[in-house]
Amino acid sequence: MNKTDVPLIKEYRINRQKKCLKCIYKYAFDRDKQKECILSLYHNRKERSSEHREKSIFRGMVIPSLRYLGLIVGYGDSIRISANGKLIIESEAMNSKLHERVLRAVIYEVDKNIFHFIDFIKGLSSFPPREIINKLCNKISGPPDKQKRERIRKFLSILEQVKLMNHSSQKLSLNKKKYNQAIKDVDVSMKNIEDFKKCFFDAYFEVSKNTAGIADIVDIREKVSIQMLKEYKVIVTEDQFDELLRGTPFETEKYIISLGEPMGAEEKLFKYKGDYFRTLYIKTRKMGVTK
DNA sequence: ATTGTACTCTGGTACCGGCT
DNA sequence: AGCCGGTACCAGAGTACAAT
Repeated sequence: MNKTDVPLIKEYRINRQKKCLKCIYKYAFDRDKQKECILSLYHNRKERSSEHREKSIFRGMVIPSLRYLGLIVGYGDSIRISANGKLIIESEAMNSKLHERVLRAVIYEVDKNIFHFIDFIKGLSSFPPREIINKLCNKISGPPDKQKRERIRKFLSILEQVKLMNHSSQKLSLNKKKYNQAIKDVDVSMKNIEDFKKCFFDAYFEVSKNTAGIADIVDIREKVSIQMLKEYKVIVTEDQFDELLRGTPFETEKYIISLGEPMGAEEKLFKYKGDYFRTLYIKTRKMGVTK
């Protein structure tokens, strides 16, 4: 089994993450306001110079944590909430059960893409946390042991906070029920393709309205996931969006979808047949587009 | 020079098993 | 049961350095 490297999610408390995310959302593209809003969540104990707080809390802690979790995109002045981040914030205002499922789905995918803890833990029965940490410690490479353990602890805590894992009577174990639910929630074969297509075309036409038909896929993702959530109460994360889009025919007698390549290094590109794309263009062949 | 990441350090708490 | 020392945890603060 090849060893992987895992990042440190320094701000690992989900409630705090959500508050920070709201700051990012509220003040999109305004770095100073975002910073001010986030720093206000951390009560200064000994009135450190604000420069230091900026460095260690905002820049050194909150931003990297949210980025690793895929909840924000962009750098510098263009930091903003991602579709997954928005899914979390929007669902919170809707219904707590749905919100919990969204959190689990998003975190489950972070684990699937980066940490790979769940697959490992799935095979084990319940263990004291320390044993699990030791086992995981051998699985990952990179920094000194102490650091590795800290990283493992923090992500395990996140898994626990979203209830993918149980922590009872000194033992850690996978929460099978919630886990199975998460699997279902991220399974694209459970989604209604027609609903997705309708959302997709609606989002495309809205996003490309003023841009000569060219739409950023990042923007469509966001619109579609929020639309699916609000209208159909269905969870479509960014990963799922991509999978659903890949499963959609790109050429029919009604329309042709073509993809545009990125100009530089960019985040959250859409992977299609081995290449990465940033924009999308739809040419319709007949009057209107049916769903 | 600014921004982002990796890592270390710190002073305080919480929790542990063993000893008397 | 009460204390004792060790270890882990906590919430940042700070530093070094890489990337752009």
